[in-house]
Amino acid sequence: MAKTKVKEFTRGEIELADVAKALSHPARIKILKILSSLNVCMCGEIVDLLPLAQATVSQHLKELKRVGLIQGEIEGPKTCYCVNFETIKKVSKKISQYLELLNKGENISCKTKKK
Amino acid sequence: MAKTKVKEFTRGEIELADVAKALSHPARIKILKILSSLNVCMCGEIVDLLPLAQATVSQHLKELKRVGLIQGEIEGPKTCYCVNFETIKKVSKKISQYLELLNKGENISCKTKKK
DNA sequence: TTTATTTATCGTATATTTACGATGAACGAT
DNA sequence: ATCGTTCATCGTAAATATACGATAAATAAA
Repeated sequence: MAKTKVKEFTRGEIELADVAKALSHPARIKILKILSSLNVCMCGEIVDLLPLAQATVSQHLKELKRVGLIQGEIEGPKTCYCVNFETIKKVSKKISQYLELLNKGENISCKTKKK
Repeated sequence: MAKTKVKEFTRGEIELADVAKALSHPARIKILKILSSLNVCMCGEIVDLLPLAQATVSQHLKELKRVGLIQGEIEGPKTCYCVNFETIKKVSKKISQYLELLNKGENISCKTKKK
C-alpha cells in the first residue's frame, strides 16, 4: 500500500460513518422501530408517535432515505414509508464485521502497549 | 404503557443514538481500528496516521472517550489510549439486538401496509 | 370547482460539530 | 533550571444539524 494512503479514509470507513450518522438521532432510531414493528407507514402517523413537528419528522425521514434505510412510495397526497430490509441486512453485515475486527485486537491492551 | 410515553424517546433509543453519533465520523471509525489492530496508543502516533491536526485528533479521542469506547492512561506528558473492549461488547450486543428487532418486521412491507 | 388532507420544501433561528493555530500544563532529559 | 516533547484545552471560524412555522404541491372528497 502506498504510504500516503494510510493518511486517507477508505470508502468503507466513510460509508460506515455515514450509516452511523443516519442512526445518530433518537428520532431516527425510533422511526425505524415504528416502521418495522407497527402497521404504520404514513408521515402523519409517525408524527403522532413522536414529540416533534411534522416538518422535523419529514426531515428525519429524508435522512433515513438518503442512506437507503427506508424507502417512500408516493400515493397521491400521502407517502407510504417502509424499511428497506436489504439495506438493513447489508448494514448489519458491515457493522458486525467492523465490530468483530475491533474485538480481534482484544489481546492488545494498554498494559501491553505501554511497556 | 401510558399514552404520553409513546411520544417520548426511551433511554435505550437515546443511548443507541449516542453511540452511533460517536461512530459517525470516519476519523473515529479509523481511530478505533488503529487502536485495536496496531501497536499504537499515543495521540501523536495516531495523528501521524490521519489527515488531521493534533488538536482535531485530540477532540475525536475525547468524543470516543465520552461514550467509553476508549480509555486513556496518562503517563507523564504522554497518554496511552486503548480500546475499552467491555464497552465494545456491550455496544455490539445493543446494536445487534436493535438490528434484529428491525429485521423481525420483514414481513411488513410497503405492499402490506398500503392496502 | 372548491375544500380538506397530506406531505415536502422554504426560510430561519439556534445549537452542535469540525477543524486548526496558539497556548499552557506536565513531565523527562540535559 | 532550562529545554524539548507530548497532549489537552482555548479561541474561533465555517459548516452542518436540528427544529419549527408557513407555504406550496398533489390529490381525494364534497
